[in-house]
Amino acid sequence: MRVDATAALTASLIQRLEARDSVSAEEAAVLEVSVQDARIVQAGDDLVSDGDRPSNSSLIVSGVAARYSLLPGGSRQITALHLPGDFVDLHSFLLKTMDHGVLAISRCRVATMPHERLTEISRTHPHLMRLLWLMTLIDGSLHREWLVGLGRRSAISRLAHLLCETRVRLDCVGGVDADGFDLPVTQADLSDILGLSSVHVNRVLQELRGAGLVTWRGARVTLPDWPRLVALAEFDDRYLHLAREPR
Amino acid sequence: MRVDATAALTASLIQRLEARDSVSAEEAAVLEVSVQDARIVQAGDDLVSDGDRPSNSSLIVSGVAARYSLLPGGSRQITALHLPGDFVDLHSFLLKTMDHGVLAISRCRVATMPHERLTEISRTHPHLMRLLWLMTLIDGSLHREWLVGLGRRSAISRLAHLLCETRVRLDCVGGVDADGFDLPVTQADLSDILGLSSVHVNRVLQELRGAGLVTWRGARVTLPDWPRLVALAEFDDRYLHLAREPR
DNA sequence: CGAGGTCTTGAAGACGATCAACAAACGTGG
DNA sequence: CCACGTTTGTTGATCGTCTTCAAGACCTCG
Repeated sequence: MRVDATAALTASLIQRLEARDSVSAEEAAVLEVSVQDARIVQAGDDLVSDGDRPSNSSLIVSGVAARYSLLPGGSRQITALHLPGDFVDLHSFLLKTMDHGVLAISRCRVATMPHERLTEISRTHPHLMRLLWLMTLIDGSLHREWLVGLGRRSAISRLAHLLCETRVRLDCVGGVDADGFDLPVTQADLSDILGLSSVHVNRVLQELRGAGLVTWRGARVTLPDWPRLVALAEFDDRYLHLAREPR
Repeated sequence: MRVDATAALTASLIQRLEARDSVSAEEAAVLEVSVQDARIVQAGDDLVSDGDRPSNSSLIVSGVAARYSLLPGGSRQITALHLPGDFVDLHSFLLKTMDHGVLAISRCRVATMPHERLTEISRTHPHLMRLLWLMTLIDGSLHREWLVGLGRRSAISRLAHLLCETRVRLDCVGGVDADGFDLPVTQADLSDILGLSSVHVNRVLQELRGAGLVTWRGARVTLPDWPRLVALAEFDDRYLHLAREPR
C-alpha cells in the first residue's frame, strides 16, 4: 500500500543525525531525494524477512518495529526495537542477506532508500556516509547494552532499563510529552525483548507499578519517578552517544 | 612495549575482508601503510578503557581480547570476543567516546590505525571504507546472535553455540588445525560471556565432555563430534556473513 | 617448592518458567 | 450500539534451572 509523501519522510532521521553532528543543507537534500516510496505496514507484518536480499533499506517514518530471530523450537528473541527515524535494515546494504526479520509492532509508515543511492553517497558524500555508518554503530551500542541486561541484570531492572532507554530515544524525535509516551508493545512482545516469560513480565511490571515507578494503560506509559527508575535500572545514557560533535 | 613489525600486521585483517569481498592491491597497500605501531598487551590489561577517546583504532594481530562492561555491583558482562584480524574499537572512530572497555584475555599483539587515516580513506577509497563498515556490521550481527543465546537458549546450548562460532571464526584466519584450536579463556571468562555463574559453566562443560562433544585441556579445545555439537547448539553460520560478493 | 589462580564438588535456595484458568479489553461485524 | 470472538492481561500453584556459598583439589609458573 502506498501513501502520499506529504510530510518530510526524513524529518526524524535528520533529527537523530543532528543530535550527534551537524548535517549540512546539501546532505539533508541528498537524503531527501534518496528516501522515497512511503508505504504502510500493518502491525504484525514483516518489513523485511529473514533470508531476504533487499535492494533498498527501510526507514521508519512512524510506528514501532522490532528485529527478531526465531529459534527452531519456536521461541522468539527480539534484538532491537526501532522507532521513527531508524533505518531498520541499513546493514543489509553491505550484509546483503538478512539473517533475521524485522516486523511492525504497531502500524508503521515506512520509506526506503535504494542501495545504489547509498553506494553513490559513499563516493560523493563521505561525511554523510560516516553519519549513516554512525547510526549502525549506535545500533551496535544498544545491542551491547541489551547483552549486559540479558546477561547480568535482574528481570525488574532489565524492564526498568528498557523503559529508560525507550523514553530517552523517543525524546530525541519528539515522542515524549509531559504525561509520558506511547509504547504500543504487548507484554508478550516485552517478554521476547527481555528474554523472560510473559507471565513473569506481568509480575515484574506490577512490581514497578506498585513501587510507583510506572503506569501503563493501553499504549500509554508514564514514569512518575524518573530518578528512582534510573537508579533501579542503573541506567546511564552514555551508550546512546547523544553528544553533538564532528564525526 | 614495542615490537618489530616483522610479519605483515594486516595479514589476518585482509584474510577476513577477502572472505567477504575482494580487496584490490591498492586497498591492501592503503591498509598496510595505515596500520602501524605494533605493541604487546599483557593478559588482563586493557587495550582500551571505558571512557577513553582514542585517536586511533586497535587491530588484533595475535591473541584474544574481549569487550566488557562492568555493572555498579561489580559483575561483568563480556559482549564480544575478538580474534586476530579484528578491529576491536573501529567504532571509536565515529562513536568517539568508549562506553565499554576492551581487555586482553591472552597476551595480545596489537597494531593501530590513526582515525585521520580512516577519515582520509572515507574520502579517497569508498569501497575500502565500505569493507571496514562491513566489519562493524558483522560485529553487530554477532551481538544479535549472542542476544538470542542469552535470551532464549539453555546454558548448555549457549556454550555449544559459542564453541561452534569460535571454531568457524578462528578457521577464517587459520587458527584451526586437525586437532582443534587454542582458546585461552578461563571458565570465569566464559561465565561472563554466557551470562552464567562460573560454577554452572563448569557443570555444563562437564556435560559436554560427558557427551563426547568437547575436550578442553588448558587452552586446547577439540570438538570430536561437530555435527552433534552443531545440532545441540542449533548453530547456523549465516550470521557470520562468510559469502564473497561485491559490497 | 610454594602460592595464587583455576577447577571441581556438594548443598541449599532464589528466580523465573510452565501450566492452567479466568478476566478484561479490543475490534469487528451485525 | 451491542454481541461476540479473539487477543491481551492477571493470578495461583508447582517445578526446574541456575545461583550462591563454601570447601577442597589441582595446576602452573615463578
